[in-house]
Amino acid sequence: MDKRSTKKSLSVQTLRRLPNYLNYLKGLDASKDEYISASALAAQLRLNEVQVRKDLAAVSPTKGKPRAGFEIRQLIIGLEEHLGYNSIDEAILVGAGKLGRALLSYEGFKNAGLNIVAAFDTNPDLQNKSLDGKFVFPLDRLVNLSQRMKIHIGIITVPAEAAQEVCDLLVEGGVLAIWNFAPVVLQVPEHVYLRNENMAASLALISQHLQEKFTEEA
Amino acid sequence: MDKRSTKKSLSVQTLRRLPNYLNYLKGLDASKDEYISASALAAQLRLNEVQVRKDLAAVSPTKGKPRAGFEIRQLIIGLEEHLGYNSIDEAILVGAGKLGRALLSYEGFKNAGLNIVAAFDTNPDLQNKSLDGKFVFPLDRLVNLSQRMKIHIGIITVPAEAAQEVCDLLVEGGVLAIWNFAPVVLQVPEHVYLRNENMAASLALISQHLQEKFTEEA
DNA sequence: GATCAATCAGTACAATTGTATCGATTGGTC
DNA sequence: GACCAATCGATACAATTGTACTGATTGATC
Repeated sequence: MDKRSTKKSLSVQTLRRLPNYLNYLKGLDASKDEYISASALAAQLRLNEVQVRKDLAAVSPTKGKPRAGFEIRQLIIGLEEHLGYNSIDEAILVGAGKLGRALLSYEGFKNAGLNIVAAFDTNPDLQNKSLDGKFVFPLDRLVNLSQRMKIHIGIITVPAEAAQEVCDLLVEGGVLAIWNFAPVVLQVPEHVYLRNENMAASLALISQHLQEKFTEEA
Repeated sequence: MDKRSTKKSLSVQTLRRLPNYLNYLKGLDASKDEYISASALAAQLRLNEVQVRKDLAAVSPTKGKPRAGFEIRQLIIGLEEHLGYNSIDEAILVGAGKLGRALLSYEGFKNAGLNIVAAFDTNPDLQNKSLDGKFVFPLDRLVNLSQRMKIHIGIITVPAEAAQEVCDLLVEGGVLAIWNFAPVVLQVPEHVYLRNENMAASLALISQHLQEKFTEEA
């Protein structure tokens, strides 16, 4: 099979692990080791060894060498390819509040193929100047600019009340995916991919874990 | 083997969905309807109907009435209980940068049972004054304060380079769970629960979806 | 170059999760 | 009061995911 354009659709769970592999591998001293074993990776990331090996086998363009492991550089290439980090996606962000600004300057995105090209906000004090390196436009420019720049991703970091309205604007602006940080359920057309970043869900997992721990001890 | 196989432990996936139910239900006009059907909820949240019914059956203190649905108020009570929103957990946050500040003022936490009682930062300009309602201490006070206040949760919002160091301090301070927003793999002792908030993972899912869409059309 | 240890690769299996289907229950309507 | 439609509850089934095991391959060591 063609290895470059094969979009072997990986499972969602696998895909969630890939950024961690990539992250860790990039953090290694490149001059130190040329190979890394699935076992070592699993130990470092606290994952099941076989699982890691399967994941690596799925994304690595080259096979792993017994006794040595996988070639780190090839792994990185494979990971980035499967993660779509090569084809940079351009995004616009709506809501230059604290969370919005945090995302605008979030380190992780630089390497992840996401390029936030502009921000939007209703607050006149923030408009028409740069914030964290991104220019902030008034909201009424959104649809026009988005269409002209052929933006694919819209990021929503506005308060819950305004989220649906912003969402509609983004859809009108022609985005294909919406990354929603507001704690509301948004309604989008069928063809638009909606991804909710739900802090509360993570918090729930932590919370349950602590509760279980306490009831356990009691 | 499985040490936390307790009574009513819901699956991780279920637990992830619960905040969404709660969120939606709270957003409803309480005076409008007293009951809601699993079908209606499923349609609104774009989930499978049976799945929603199962989830609701698991968390609702009362049974659902055929033809009517589940009693909304009871559902909310049940959800909050399972999510641990009643037993408020106290947390400290390290790293009062943009992301840290975003979390300090995040609306959602108020209702989610998480109380961030203090923040820490190495930057002297931020220290010893309030930021978004939370007092910012120098980092060297962390261990002492954490121990004395018996804090359970530590939130890390520092740059990647400093994350492990902060993590160690939190562990020394006796926290039981760490919520890590830095894009690195942290090493923690066995008894500490580590939860990584991985923005890049979500991004990967969006990215893949877009890529699939494009290759599909081509 | 023979042996050994570490690692990869493939298969089989178990657990979890999501989906479909069927009967049971209830409130509204005539 | 009998019927109908909507919904719940339970069971069974399919798909996915995680784990265990066995054999094959390779590099290092002597």
